[in-house]
Amino acid sequence: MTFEKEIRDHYLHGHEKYLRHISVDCVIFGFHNNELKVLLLKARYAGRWALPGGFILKDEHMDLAAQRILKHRTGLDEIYLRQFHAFSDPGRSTKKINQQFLKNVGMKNEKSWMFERFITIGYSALVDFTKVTPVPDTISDACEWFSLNGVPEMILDHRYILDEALQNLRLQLNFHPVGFNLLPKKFTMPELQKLYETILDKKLDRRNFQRKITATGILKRLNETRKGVAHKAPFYYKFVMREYEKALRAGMGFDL
Amino acid sequence: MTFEKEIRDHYLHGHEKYLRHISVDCVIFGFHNNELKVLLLKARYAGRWALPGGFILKDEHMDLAAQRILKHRTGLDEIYLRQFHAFSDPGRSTKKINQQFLKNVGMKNEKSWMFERFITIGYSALVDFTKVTPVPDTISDACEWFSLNGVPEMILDHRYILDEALQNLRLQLNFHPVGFNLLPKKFTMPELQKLYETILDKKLDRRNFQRKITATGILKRLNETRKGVAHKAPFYYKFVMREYEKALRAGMGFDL
DNA sequence: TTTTCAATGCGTTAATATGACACAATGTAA
DNA sequence: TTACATTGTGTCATATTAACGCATTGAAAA
Repeated sequence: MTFEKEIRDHYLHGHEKYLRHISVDCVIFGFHNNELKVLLLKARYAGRWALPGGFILKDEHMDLAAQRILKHRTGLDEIYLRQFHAFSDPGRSTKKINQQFLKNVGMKNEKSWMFERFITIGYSALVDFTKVTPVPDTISDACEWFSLNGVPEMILDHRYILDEALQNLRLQLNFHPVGFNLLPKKFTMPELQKLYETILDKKLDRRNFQRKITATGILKRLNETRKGVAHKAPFYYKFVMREYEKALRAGMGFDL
Repeated sequence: MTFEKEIRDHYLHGHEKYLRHISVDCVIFGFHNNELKVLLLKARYAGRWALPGGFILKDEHMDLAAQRILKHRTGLDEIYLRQFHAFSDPGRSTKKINQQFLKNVGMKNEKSWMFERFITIGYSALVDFTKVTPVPDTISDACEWFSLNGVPEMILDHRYILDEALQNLRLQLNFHPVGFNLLPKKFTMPELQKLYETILDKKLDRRNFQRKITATGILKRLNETRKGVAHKAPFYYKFVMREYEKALRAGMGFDL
């Protein structure tokens, strides 16, 4: 099927496959070079950037839809993924955006479910940056990581959704150690601290940070240090899932 | 319009007015006699209890839809109301539930948007019990308050939604003073403490509780005491909205 | 009227957690 | 071999919290 035909089919018959009026948008966070990043798509139909999103199959759990979308974009499975808010402004519609695009794919004035109003459920994903190979889909020119202070203009309310996700992440970080999902399996204490400093946007005392984090018991120090740095080699740590879950149930609350 | 005709019309033409596949369900909490209560409807079509819910008008913000539903049930406006989760199990459908009911209103085997799968957005509402007069609607036999440990069997996943709302409320209470929304304008310190003890389900030290709560600065003590109790009369307090909002912005975090 | 008594308002103290900082140790590069 | 940036560990003053004491109050009982 050609690209044009595929798009036409999606616009004209997608509603036979997907639920109407509902979409899922993922804010995919990563951490690299001491910066928090988000993964964005450049949507062909708008010529602007957008959150990776999609629709829910008629017989699919929404969480699975989000997982599916994530898998397509990042190749990753089994990662931290969580809905954080539903966005329901009555004006949420791509009707105006894609007129020119539609002409290009041979759509005239046909009606389409895609022009209707959409309520979107925002999902927040935390991934290991080093494990991701961004994959654009058929209706996207590009798929790239952006630093949070270099985010381009985005379609619709996607910038707002992104900001809400970030705010939510900051809140979460105060009582769930979600930050680990953004790091590789092995990481050093300074790396973990940088992550927290970046997300919370404030400096933390190195020694007090270490004391508090280790006190939670969710870290295990490995008998291995990072080589190749021009100073004392830091230990690697790993994250002990079992203790983490125990801490979660007990209602961990650690201020930093 | 007769009741039967109204229902038929809703089943056959409701989708011209409302968004398909999406509903809103409200978990309305109140506090009375030292117990946390929820407001439930007895749905005629199921003969069982359900959360007060409804649908979203095609051009209506979802939050407004939730407000509208709440207003109908409680008569209240401008109360604490907040979405907390979207429930999206593919099996969420009332198709099986209401066969007998449909026969009674003269529906045979017509198709209806109401039989399709629904994703529902859960809203949590905190209201002043003393201000509410429960109002059943046309498709409900009754509208009543239930104590949390006396909740009857409910349709679909409504019990699960209720439990999630409660869990969410407990979390909220740890860093937002949302409890005030459950009390009358004037309340005593022991009342406030009972509220916290009930929701958090643990005993709190009376003196430490008072110290911490007053330290937040969101309370103002009135020059007025509760009369008619067989012991020392407690002071009334009121809740200072201005200070509350200031505390929220600053990121209040008070452990109890 | 007087006494009783449960509940309230206010205060004290010891244990614990937190923030701020000192210093020795380490591994690469000069 | 030395310099140096950075890490691991420890200390101490201060703030916060938990646990508890005691006098006060006002309706009910005597």
